[in-house]
Amino acid sequence: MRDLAKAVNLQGGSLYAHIDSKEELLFELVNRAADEFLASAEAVPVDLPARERLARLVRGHLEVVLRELGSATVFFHEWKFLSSDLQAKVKGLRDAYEAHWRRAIEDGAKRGEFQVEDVRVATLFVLSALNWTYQWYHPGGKLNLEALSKQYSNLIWKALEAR
Amino acid sequence: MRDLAKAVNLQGGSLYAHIDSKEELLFELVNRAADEFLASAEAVPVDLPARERLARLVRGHLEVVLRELGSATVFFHEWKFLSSDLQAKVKGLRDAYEAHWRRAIEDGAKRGEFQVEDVRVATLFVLSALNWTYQWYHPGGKLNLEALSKQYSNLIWKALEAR
DNA sequence: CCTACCGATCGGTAGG
DNA sequence: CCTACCGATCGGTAGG
Repeated sequence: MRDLAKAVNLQGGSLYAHIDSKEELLFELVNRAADEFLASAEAVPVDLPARERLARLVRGHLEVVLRELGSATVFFHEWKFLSSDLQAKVKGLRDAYEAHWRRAIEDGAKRGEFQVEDVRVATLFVLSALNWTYQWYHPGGKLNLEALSKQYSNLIWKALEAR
Repeated sequence: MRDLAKAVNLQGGSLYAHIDSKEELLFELVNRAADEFLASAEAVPVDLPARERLARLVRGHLEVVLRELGSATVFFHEWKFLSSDLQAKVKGLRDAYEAHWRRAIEDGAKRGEFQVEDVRVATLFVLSALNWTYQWYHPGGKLNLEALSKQYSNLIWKALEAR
């Protein structure tokens, strides 16, 4: 908390003129991150061909992760340390977000574009690959958002496609 | 450290009769985990067909993650807090491990079994999907190591295969 | 928003 | 391996 105070040019305790507790601050950050993921998925029209819909979800997800690498790291690592009722709120957003992905894959399967053994496992597989990006991505390298989204979309299309 | 001491029926400070520092203990755990991943990859023959080779890498990786969910979590989250020279040792093992995956995918591409735009990105994609498993897997559910390995291998085969 | 402080806990140690 | 302790740091607060 002292480091955070220093980062905004305040004395140690002065942060508490603005917030009630460390946990409130953590929740604010985590909740905001979860919200951005959800908003990016809600912006994707559901009547697109499944391939295009998935490509937009992929790009939205990676955009949030790459734009907020620091927040994403805190989000992924620290949400488990919230009290159980704050955790539940975050879980609600996360579940709503995952549902967008599950429905996109399900719809693709119904349309005959995709074919998967288990929609839940396929959804977890795809989201796992995307989430982990925060661990290895270095901004400013030659692999930008465009290039990464395109390659990941391709790999995911192939993994899910009906043959 | 007091919690750890209690867990092995010692008083707070008595742990230090066995270890030198908290960091040494963390390194021990992280290094061991990295070693187990590497050992599981080294056990896979390199002269198998690429598909089979990859399936064994997948199963080995998931076996380590599922068998040591707790250690895997600490490994993935906490290795960044080691001093830079201990970090470097862990990075060495991790790089050697990733090289096994990269070579397996490269060889598959050379044999014509696989076709990928960028081997590095494809390797990161696959390892990302596998690593994240520690976040959602619940032991004792209906999805056991066998079933998960099979489904993940299938998704990965499809993502990488030449068409 | 600062000064000055609180009790609790941290990693670790001396001496037995 | 325990007892008893160290200085540093933690999240947070009272009073201005």
